[in-house]
Amino acid sequence: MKNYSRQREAILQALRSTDTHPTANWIYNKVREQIPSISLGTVYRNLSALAATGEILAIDVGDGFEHYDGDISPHLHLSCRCCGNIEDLVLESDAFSQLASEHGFSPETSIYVIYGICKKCKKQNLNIGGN
Amino acid sequence: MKNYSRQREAILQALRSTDTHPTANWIYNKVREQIPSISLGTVYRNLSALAATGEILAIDVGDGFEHYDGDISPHLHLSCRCCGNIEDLVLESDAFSQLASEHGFSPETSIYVIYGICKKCKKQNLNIGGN
DNA sequence: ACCCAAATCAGTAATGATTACTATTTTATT
DNA sequence: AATAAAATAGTAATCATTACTGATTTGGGT
Repeated sequence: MKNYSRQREAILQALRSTDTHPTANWIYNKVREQIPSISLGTVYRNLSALAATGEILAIDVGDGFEHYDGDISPHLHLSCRCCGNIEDLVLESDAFSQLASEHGFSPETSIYVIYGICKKCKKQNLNIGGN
Repeated sequence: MKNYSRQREAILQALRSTDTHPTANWIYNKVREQIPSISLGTVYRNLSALAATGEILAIDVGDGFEHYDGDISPHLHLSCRCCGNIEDLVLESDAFSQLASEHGFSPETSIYVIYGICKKCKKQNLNIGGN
């Protein structure tokens, strides 16, 4: 399961170079610094391929863009409805996957998204209509 | 926070009449049995409005369609990569939201999706490349 | 090193779920 | 009933993503 093409390597590196959860277009622009001739289609195709093999994670937070995550360990995504930032929170153990297993489901990947207001926005009282 | 229009009521009822996680188009066809003249745009607009107020849940499993859920209690969505079905699993307590709280994040909604193979597909050995 | 078949590429066109728009109808209030 | 605000049906536009095509690159066998 080696990554053959220079383009795929660059895409994977670009994704792993950040702790944000970039979109295909962000990665496209990032990789273009290194390979100016790369095509957006190539980025999409490789991201899909990498997600299919489980090397990366495709995570959808409902903003109309597919986001990608180089960290495939089960963790929480805290999505702020105010600033749009997605924060990671490491899990000691994935109790939910274990629960799913006990109910006959065979888990492969988990995507946990909690929507709300992040600490920073809360502090600035930027929360809209919230508690 | 009353639901004024007949269309919005019908949309909400259609969504609550099923334990599946339908798409906007499914709901559109369902409501058309009752209100044949309803517009797809109306369905989208009301689903967005209902999701914004938290009366329903918009859940994205990465198949290119937005899915909606009338059950807003925190629960697991077990998404089978084989048959595409989304199964619910009730949670006794939402430990993950509590964990997020402890880290300064103010949770409002949680969407937990576990991808894998469901019991039925597993039994039929329909799992592709799986364990 | 060279050849060849398979895989991947860049570039562009097509797709299709969702959103925006507009003129009309419905609703709530006085 | 009159008025203003909100919601509707129908249609057109948007735009992230996918499909397609001919050119290029890759890796294994000789």
